Amino acid sequence: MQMDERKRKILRAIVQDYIATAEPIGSRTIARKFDLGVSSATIRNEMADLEDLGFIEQPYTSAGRIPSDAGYRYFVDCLMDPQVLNPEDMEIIERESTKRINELQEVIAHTSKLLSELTNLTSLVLGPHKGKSTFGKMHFLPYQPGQVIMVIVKENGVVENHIIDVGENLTAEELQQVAGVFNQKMRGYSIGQVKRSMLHEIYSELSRQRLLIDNALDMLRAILDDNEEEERIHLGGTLNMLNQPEFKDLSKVKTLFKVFEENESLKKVLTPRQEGLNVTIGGENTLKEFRDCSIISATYKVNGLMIGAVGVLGPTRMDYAKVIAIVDFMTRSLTEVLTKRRR
Amino acid sequence: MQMDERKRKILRAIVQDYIATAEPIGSRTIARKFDLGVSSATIRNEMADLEDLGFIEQPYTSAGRIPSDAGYRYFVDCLMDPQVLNPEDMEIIERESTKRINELQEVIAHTSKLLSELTNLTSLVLGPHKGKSTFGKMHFLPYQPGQVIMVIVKENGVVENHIIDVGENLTAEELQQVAGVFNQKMRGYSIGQVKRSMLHEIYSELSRQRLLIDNALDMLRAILDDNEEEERIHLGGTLNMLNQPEFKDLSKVKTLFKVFEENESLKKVLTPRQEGLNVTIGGENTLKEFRDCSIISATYKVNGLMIGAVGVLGPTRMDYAKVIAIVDFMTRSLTEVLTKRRR
DNA sequence: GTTAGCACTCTCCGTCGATGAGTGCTAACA
DNA sequence: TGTTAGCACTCATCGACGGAGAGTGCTAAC
Repeated sequence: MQMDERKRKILRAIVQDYIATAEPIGSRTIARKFDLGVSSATIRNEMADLEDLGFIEQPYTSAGRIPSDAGYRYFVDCLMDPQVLNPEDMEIIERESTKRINELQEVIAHTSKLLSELTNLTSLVLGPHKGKSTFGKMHFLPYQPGQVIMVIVKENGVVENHIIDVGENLTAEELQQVAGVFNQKMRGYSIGQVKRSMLHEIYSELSRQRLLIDNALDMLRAILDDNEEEERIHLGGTLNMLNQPEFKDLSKVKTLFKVFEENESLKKVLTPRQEGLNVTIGGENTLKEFRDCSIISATYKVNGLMIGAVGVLGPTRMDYAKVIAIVDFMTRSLTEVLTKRRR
Repeated sequence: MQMDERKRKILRAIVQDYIATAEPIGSRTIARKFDLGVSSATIRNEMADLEDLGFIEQPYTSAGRIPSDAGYRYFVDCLMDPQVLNPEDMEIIERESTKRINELQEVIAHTSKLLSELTNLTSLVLGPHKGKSTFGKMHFLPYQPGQVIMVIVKENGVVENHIIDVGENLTAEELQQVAGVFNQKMRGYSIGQVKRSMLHEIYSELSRQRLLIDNALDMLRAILDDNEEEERIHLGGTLNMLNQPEFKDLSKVKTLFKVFEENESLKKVLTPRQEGLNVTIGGENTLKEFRDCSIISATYKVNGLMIGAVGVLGPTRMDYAKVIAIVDFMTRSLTEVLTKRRR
């Protein structure tokens, strides 16, 4: 059996109506609502075919039909009119993105909030993933008696500062000497690559500043090693899920929110298969808790480099055309903002 | 009418049973479950009195009784056996708090998680509130051509770094000079207190480094001014609420979670009336969304100074004795950890 | 003051039937 | 051959009904 134009029209009608109403739709209603020029009986026959093709299904005998995952997929790939974002939303995004925001972390939080507000769905934003970072440069600054500020510049350009204890009696020259030795020996190495011999050298060159060195190394280990933390995913509008009729069942809400709490799965879900826009529908999801959901995600870039992704999670029954337009525009805008602002 | 010993015993039985089962309890069941040495009829009479006194109420005619807010209050104030935290939980808290955690922010997140896990309720942790911060000291460090790292030490001891643009051609001496002028003029001032005359002086002393100064001031403004952000409240175990039978109604969940999303109200709720432990029961809550909830909170200190609070939110029907023991022990432990570690 | 007994009240839960939306099938029609 | 009208059938939803069970308040006896 083949899809012909009439079948496509009917499938489109079913998907669109179900997206709008969340109710199963029957042949009679289609004939009434959509002007297809044929009677309900004809539509009934076509619907039986569409069901055989796997594009629609019945929740139970003699209820209306609803789109299956395959039906949504066909709709997204072949039937949907690509939609241009409506001007109001476009303006909102542009206005919001011109606000000056300093930290990348804040940009992400802000994006997430905006996205969930525009879509009335849950938004996911994945920040840049850092990977193992390597040591670039170190400075010491005076702080309090017995303590100094250690400023670490990593080779990826990230700067961090931490306060560490030193022996009470170190002079500025001594500090500079320690920094000098570190900078000379360790530049370009991650903490995992630091070898015994290297430490040995550092120790022997700087026998007096044992405490300082130990603390500095401790700190370096913490900074360079567990950058896992930073790669946090940001969620927005989780509550919007509660407004979807498909989640009026509390147990569903529970399993869904459970997933929201553990970042690991979310990261995996959002990590893009490929650059650009991705649509994952229902059962296509690897995560079984999301089998009733669809995810529309897209990657964003900084200076041409893909560094993260933003996405929207909603019930499979979502307004694909609109959400795709929003996510698409959003990532473009984000890319632009970040590229302009970042150094 | 007065409370006598028997009434107290009965009220205690009602509260304890209801805390455990979440079911209204009748006179017969009390007589069977608790060995009070009187018949159900007697208990019935006493229960009528307790209802007149406002300590218990009936959900509807001829259901059992449940404690009213006043009943819980009386229970907490007069009937409850103060409970020592059970050794396992105590050990968990002590073990967890010896883990080395660097940032205060992480300590808070960690505390929140632990607290919600131990109580199976929702935890709230309020970090130190910063107030307007004042400028302490500034350093510049070389970074890239045309950019330097500006390290700001605030007078409250917080250190931050930011990258700022400078004219391409500034020498180390010039940078030091700029820092020197800032340090001299601005120490102890918040950004709001910086007067025109002061800026004028800075500009006239350092006419050449206009760009650097402008950018540095911009950054200072951002750093010193909007510290509102930092005072974030941390929530843990919000999902636990879904397990409480009183929240099997989705609309209740919605209004509750709505509140969780807006920090402002939560801050107000958790901001302690007084030092030490606080129990707020049901309608005593200022927030109407929490009128079915109780909050047990306690303040913690650093070096003798009260800086924040941790709390637990649950349905009014909660195990007050146990939760109070946990919150109490937790804040003590937290105070100890922070006092030991902080400088 | 305490207790046993009893009539009464109210929720909860399962059953039942009416209703209505929707289907599949058949036969008639163009 | 494709389209349509008609019809019997299915199934979820909803309100009504009634029995079961838990609990109460009141009265009278101890």
